[in-house]
Amino acid sequence: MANIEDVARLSGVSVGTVSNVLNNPDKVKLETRERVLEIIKDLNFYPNLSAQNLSRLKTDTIGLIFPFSKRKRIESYYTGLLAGITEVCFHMNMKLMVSSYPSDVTENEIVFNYRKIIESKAVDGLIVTVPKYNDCRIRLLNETGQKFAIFGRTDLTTDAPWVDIDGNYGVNEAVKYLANLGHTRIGYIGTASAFIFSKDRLEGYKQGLKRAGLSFNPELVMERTLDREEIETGEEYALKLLSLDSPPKAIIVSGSQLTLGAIHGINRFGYSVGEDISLICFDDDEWNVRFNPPITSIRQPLYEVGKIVAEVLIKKIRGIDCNDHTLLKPELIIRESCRKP
Amino acid sequence: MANIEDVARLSGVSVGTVSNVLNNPDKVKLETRERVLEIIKDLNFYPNLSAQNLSRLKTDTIGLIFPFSKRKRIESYYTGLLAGITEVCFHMNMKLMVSSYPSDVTENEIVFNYRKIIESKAVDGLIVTVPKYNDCRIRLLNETGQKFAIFGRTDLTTDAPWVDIDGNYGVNEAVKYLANLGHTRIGYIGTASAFIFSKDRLEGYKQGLKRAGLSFNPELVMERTLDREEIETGEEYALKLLSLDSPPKAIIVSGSQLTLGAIHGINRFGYSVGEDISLICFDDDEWNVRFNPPITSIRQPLYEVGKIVAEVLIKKIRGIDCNDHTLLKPELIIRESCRKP
DNA sequence: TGCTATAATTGAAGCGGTTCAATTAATAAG
DNA sequence: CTTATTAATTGAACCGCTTCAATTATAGCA
Repeated sequence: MANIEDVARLSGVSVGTVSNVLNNPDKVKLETRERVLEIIKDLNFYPNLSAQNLSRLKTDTIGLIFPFSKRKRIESYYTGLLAGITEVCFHMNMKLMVSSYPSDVTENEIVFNYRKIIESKAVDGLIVTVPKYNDCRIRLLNETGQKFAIFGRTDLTTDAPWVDIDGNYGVNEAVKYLANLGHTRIGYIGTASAFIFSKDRLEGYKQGLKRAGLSFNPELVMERTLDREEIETGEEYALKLLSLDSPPKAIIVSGSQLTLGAIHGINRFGYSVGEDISLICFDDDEWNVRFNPPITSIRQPLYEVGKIVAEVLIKKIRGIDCNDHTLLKPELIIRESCRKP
Repeated sequence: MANIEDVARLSGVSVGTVSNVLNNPDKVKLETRERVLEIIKDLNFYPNLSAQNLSRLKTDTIGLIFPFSKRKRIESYYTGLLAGITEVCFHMNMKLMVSSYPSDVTENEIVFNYRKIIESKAVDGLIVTVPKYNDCRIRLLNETGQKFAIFGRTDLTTDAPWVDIDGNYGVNEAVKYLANLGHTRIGYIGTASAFIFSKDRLEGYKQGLKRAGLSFNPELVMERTLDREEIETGEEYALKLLSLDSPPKAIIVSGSQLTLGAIHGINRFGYSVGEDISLICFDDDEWNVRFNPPITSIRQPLYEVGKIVAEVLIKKIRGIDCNDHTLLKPELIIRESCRKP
């Protein structure tokens, strides 16, 4: 409860000097500095953050905002992301403000939320995750001049740094692996096309086929829509794929919830994963390993993304030059959900 | 970038009036209020948070602090907790500051970290998770008078509200279930005894045995120590239990990482879960369902804990009376990892 | 010893709000 | 048309720090 004035009084100097002891130690004589530091220690004095923020016109805080999940837990990819972000914050002496909003809000409400945070100067910068096309958050951030960094890439022009996972490469690898096993009809269940990364992954699917000398067949591709549950969508799509005249013998599914649904669908169809149908999941949750059979999956380095995106944002805020764009490669982890057709 | 002075000037009133428009609208004439609100809207004015915090001497922020995980993702129980906390923060108009620190720090460093947050008035209150005996964080919080709420119970006297999960009840249920199946020798692999909740769960184990008319056998009980990896500990302990002269036919394991280890151990011993050995996991991660066989487990309502602990803390901060202590019942979810002995 | 150059310290003006006593405007009562 | 009463508004102090021009102390040099 001590403030800078108490420290000043007790050590017989002015508040300016106390402030200098803390922020420009070389500007104050060794002797006084030591005296002041002693008092500071005695009083357990730490500068009041609100006051510091106000006078410095910054908060040393970055923000992460995500929608509520209906599943009563934050989406699994945030666990890795958050671990990376908080770790960097610790080391770079930054604070992290986390906030969420209902997942069914309109764009206007999102913008309102963000604007409040921006205009009230609650944070020095924001991390934007998983941009959509013409993303309203990025438009707003651009317009207001707020500093930010993106996990993902955007179609909008911006000088904000980004970090992304090379989905194209990931799916490409998956297709290559399946093709090498001898698969010629490979289905693809993709994430919602509203997200930029969806196209990237789909592109990887197409390229993978091409490279493997296989033809692209639109009826083998399904894309999730945002208005429906992932699990039931996955189930329905898997069922649809298997009901085709010449059904795929392998399916790549983008996202672990969709995959769960797809597995249900496959089972309901009377097939079993790893036996009748080869399955690859884009995303490597803990359950992928535990499943029977363990699911071959594409692991995204989310912890690394978290670290880099936080670092790059903080450097941006501090005016430190750094690599603005990072594309990380996901890794195909081969388990037992695929076999020769 | 507009400040309250801009608003005042443009609407031809004093800053005091603008402030009242925002905070005591009934104190200003309808006509002026509307005029001012219009300007506020035009300028996209939101009061500067740092200034507001300073003059109000509060931050409308609560803090959650946790150790880094070595697993490159935050511990799974935080995903539920965080979902609940952020949701309540949203609805109660509070901010959440999340921070973490290396998991291998000393008590002194933890105290230093907390003290800085407390004394710098970075937050109005803190959430403390999973207290140990004579927990240094709680001692500090008590001593400084900082408001806080606990996920878990403590041995220290404090008037801080807490929310906890009734571990005693949970393990009790598990033992009852196993005893009903006909088990008489039930092993128990527990969490580190440094944590308060460990004793609670162990107590449940003992009570469960007693109620089922079974005798307590110390050689069937193992407790994790904090200096070792959970997975390898679980493996070793399971192996030890199975190597006893008269080994248990059922094991209850506290925590999902320990359980994973135990499963390895069981397999290495040549046994298989659900066949030769019945297994119950205290904690219901997603993988518990996907495992083969799906693991019977004790589900903790973490999302609810998060909601309540946040709510109770915020109410405490705001001086609103509420129920200070909440004990939630976990739920035994019966799957396929147990059978008759 | 006096003068200059440099080092150390001070004091006051911000930062952008809130709050409240003091003032002014509006309304009611006589 | 006063005067008393209440409503509306103002202006300045305050929150606790940073910053920087102005001042004072110290050291270096002739």
